[in-house]
Amino acid sequence: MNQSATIEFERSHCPVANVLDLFGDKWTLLVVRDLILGKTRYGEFAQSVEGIPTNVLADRLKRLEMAGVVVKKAYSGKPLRYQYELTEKGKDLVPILEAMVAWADKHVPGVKVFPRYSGYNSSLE
Amino acid sequence: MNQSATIEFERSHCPVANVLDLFGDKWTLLVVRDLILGKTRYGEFAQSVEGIPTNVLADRLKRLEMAGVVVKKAYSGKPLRYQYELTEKGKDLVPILEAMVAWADKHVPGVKVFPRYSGYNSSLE
DNA sequence: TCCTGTCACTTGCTTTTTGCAAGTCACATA
DNA sequence: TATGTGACTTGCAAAAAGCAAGTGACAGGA
Repeated sequence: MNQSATIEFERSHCPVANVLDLFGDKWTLLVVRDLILGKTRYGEFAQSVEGIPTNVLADRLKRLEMAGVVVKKAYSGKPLRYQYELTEKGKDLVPILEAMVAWADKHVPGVKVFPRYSGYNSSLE
Repeated sequence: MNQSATIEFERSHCPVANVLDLFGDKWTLLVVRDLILGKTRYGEFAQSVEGIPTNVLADRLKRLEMAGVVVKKAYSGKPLRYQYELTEKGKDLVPILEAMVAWADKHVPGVKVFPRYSGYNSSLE
């Protein structure tokens, strides 16, 4: 809805700052995690254990789409229904998530990696 | 100030969710970045280009300290002054930041990695 | 002694973002 | 006709962020 060029470098040219401008909140990377785990539909994201508020979910999906991290496709036409998929840009976030999993494994006792029910090439554990 | 055990697993046992509970906002990892780059003092963090509000900075340093990611030490006693340092737990965040830098390098055109003026073993580029 | 400055914050207040519950709309099924 | 499902939207209270200004301990200089 906005031209994407003007949104960039809101804060600085630092790569970390730019990643945080896109993903620096409590929910966005959890939606990405769900996509990596194989979830594709709004209702599936909404059902995840963390309990994302539905308005926040709708907002995050919109932002991820505008950022080119996911694509929204209709998978049914009669009752119009959508599904979301990671783009290559989105799949390239896997190493970030993996680094987080590694850190938590080492420093947050008791965490449990979720089983995945669809596969991307990288392992995420 | 609080017992740290009760704060954990606010949302789920997912490692990603737990990392986001600690670092899931626009500022915390920027402070960690500055620490990795060699900054140690409150005033130095406050001067970074992104312009973190001072109240937010004070809050983030407190949280990072409570999480065991940084330690606060007095480096002067006559005018009482403090400096902050990453613990091992904090230094272990470097791979997460590196993964972010790699993603931004590939997907956000024009980002520039900051030069570092003090060194940890990992490269961060 | 008085004045100015630095460092490390804190306070007050406005704006923005979250979180929660409920509502909507297009269809499907019984 | 009545109920249900999927994908959202709306309204509103509560929490967090952003901004400017203030504070307190001390240092150095006139």
